[in-house]
Amino acid sequence: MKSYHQYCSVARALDVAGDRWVLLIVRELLALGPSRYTDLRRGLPGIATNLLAERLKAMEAEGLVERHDAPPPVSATLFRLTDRGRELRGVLHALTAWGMEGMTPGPDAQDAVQPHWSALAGALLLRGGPDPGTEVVVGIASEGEMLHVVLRRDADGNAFEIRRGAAPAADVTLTGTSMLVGAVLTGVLSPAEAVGQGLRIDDPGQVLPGLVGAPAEPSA
Amino acid sequence: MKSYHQYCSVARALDVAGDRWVLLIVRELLALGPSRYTDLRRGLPGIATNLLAERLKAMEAEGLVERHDAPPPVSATLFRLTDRGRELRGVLHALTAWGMEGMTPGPDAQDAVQPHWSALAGALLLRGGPDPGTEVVVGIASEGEMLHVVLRRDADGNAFEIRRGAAPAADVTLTGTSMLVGAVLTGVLSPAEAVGQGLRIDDPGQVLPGLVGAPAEPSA
DNA sequence: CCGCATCCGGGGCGATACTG
DNA sequence: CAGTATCGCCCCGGATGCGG
Repeated sequence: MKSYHQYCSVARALDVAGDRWVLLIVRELLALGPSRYTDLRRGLPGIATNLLAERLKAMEAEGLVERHDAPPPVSATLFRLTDRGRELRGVLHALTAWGMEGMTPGPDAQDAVQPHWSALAGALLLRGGPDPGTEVVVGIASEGEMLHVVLRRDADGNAFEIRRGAAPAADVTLTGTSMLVGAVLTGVLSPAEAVGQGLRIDDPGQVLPGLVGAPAEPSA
Repeated sequence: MKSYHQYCSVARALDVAGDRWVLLIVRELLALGPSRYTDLRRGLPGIATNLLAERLKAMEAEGLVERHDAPPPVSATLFRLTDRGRELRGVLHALTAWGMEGMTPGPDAQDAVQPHWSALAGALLLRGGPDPGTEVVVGIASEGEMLHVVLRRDADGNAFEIRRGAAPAADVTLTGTSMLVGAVLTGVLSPAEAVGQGLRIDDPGQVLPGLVGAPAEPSA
């Protein structure tokens, strides 16, 4: 799209990241890390293939993403966020929080549903988090798909990685609709409420309450 | 624009607020409060008049803005943010922070420059803030225009109001280009550096350092 | 004047088909 | 697997008109 031609921080940001699909491409790369073109298409249902190619080129020119070849034996081109692109996490965080309001009615008939979107929302909005120095793995089985989220304590907040596939060793496993998984991870529903609505929680170590509860801050 | 049809919090947010101009309209209303159609046009150079009308209608339907008649004697329709619209402040904050990176080169030849954009960026990114219970008024004379920012301590962070026109009683006055005003308010430049580059600061009470410096937090 | 509605040209977007 | 090519359509941008 065209520039707004306004010397304003918001307008400049939107000049770069305001085009259609761009922030959703960032969402995919932020959630799943370096991804192949085809994987991006999977996570962006509805995008036209020429648009994805064009956006990736534009984002590369803007310094948001970079392409590099995957190490052998799997020869493939991967797209990953640059540091500058990863700094859009704050924007994604704010959009995620604001958009949660409209999620409670559940998906429309036309809506695509992919669990890693809920996982990302959960990772970004998590009220608590793992204890410093430790790692928590959340397994998710949803929409006939499996993935796992590795949560870690970082210098500024929580770091996370979301991977497709089953977790080698999950501390807690959530089984149910993407809507329920998202609701409990983002704190919209308490674990008990979510279970009441059909979510299955396998949490032998009782780590989930510490993740979705209020952070244990010493102040106040 | 069309919906993404993805059951994802980010996509849902962009379905509502992702259309071109929408977040800039929110910027205007967040910065200057309830505004008339014509005032919005002033703050949104480049927008087509039919688009502004259409967007306002759509945003009203989405519950972001509401229209109401100004009290007599000045008969005019005012547009203002709803609570839901005002909650987009977090998104604007994140976009402002991210977009600051591209501001240092200064405005292009084609760029419109309006000081209240810098004032908003400053109000959102202010590192410090007024002491609790007090109010600070920052006068700004920039681009041949005058405005003032009233800063107040709020429950969660800083509250602010930006008004066009000179301040009745400014605690500190900044005179210079919008770029320099913005840079010092957002912490990109220290007051001393900004003065070195041509900004004039009238600050008899020495309140500016407390505004743009690190907040006086008891921790650490 | 203020708050739009209408008309028109160009281009970005969305879908499909096709290729190295 | 990773795109390019092509083609409508509709949205955006700019100008103008017009009622209150």
